[in-house]
Amino acid sequence: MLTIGKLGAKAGVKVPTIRYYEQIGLLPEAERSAGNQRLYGSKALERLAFIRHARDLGFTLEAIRDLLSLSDNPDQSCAAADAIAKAQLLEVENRLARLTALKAELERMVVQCAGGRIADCRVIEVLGDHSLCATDHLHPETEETP
Amino acid sequence: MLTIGKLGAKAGVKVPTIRYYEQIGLLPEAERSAGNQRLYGSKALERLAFIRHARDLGFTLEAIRDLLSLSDNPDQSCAAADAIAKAQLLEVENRLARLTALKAELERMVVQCAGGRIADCRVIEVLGDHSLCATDHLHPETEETP
DNA sequence: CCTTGAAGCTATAGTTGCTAGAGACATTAG
DNA sequence: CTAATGTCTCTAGCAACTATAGCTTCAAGG
Ligand SMILES: [Zn+2]
Ligand SMILES: [Zn+2]
Ligand SMILES: [Zn+2]
Ligand SMILES: [Zn+2]
Repeated sequence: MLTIGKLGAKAGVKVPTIRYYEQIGLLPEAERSAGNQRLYGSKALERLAFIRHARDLGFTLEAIRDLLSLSDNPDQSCAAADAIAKAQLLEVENRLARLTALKAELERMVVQCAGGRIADCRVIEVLGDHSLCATDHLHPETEETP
Repeated sequence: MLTIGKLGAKAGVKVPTIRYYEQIGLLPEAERSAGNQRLYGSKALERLAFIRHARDLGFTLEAIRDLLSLSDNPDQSCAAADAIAKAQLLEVENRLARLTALKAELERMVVQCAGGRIADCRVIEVLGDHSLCATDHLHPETEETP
């Protein structure tokens, strides 16, 4: 049985984060020692590692909640899990496209500045006027399709 | 003179966001009409467009605050502004690298799943075990160097 | 056995960048 | 003039934690 500190160290998750996950129901309520301290077994470690890994891959806690409940009944079809992963892939691809445009625009800005006074600074100038940009680099929320 | 709604429409910023920017001191307190409604001139529009554009390029409000105060005295050197832009570029490059790794990993997961039961789902399996991943795709906060 | 320090407990508030709602006042179109 | 928008302030909420305060429990050393 692990204390919360040891569990956090093994899973690479900070202690308050573990308590937070329990609070929002992502982890079940832990067993308690005689002195009211949380105790965890290997199942909890696996579950926490799953959460941590999914977070590292950018899944939201809501998606992780669904993935966990799917993984809790292993005989069902995995179509729902695959759909969540595919949605996450799409999301990542969108952000990637956007970030790529941002990077190009920031590079242009930085390179074009000759480094004199603010009045002549290309960085300030471009920030004030999007028509000086080469790409669209739209804000994502601007392009919703309801 | 523009009302807050017109200003928002021209700058592509929602009305509550404008009030929020004023509240946190990013925009100066607006003039008021006889009936206590905010009124804006072209200077406010420029400033708001600057903020919006910088946000679209991923700058934080803190960075934008600094950029605005720099752009308010045009005779200074632009080194500080350029430094902020370069830092932002670095940040974007880091996120880009991370997202690229994520995308590769998600693609692997999705492609490898044959689509049967949860018990055999590659998505669930990989989420539970990072050693099945081909890349590191670390979480950024994990690699701090204090 | 006692003490000290680390680790754990709860509960609350703060972070970032907004967004949503309630309830009241202002403006404008018909 | 009335009805429909628009605007006002204030408060609370979102994700996903992080930090603080003030307490209790535990493990090790003397
Ligand atoms: Zn410059
Ligand atoms: Zn632009
Ligand atoms: Zn599958
Ligand atoms: Zn992995």
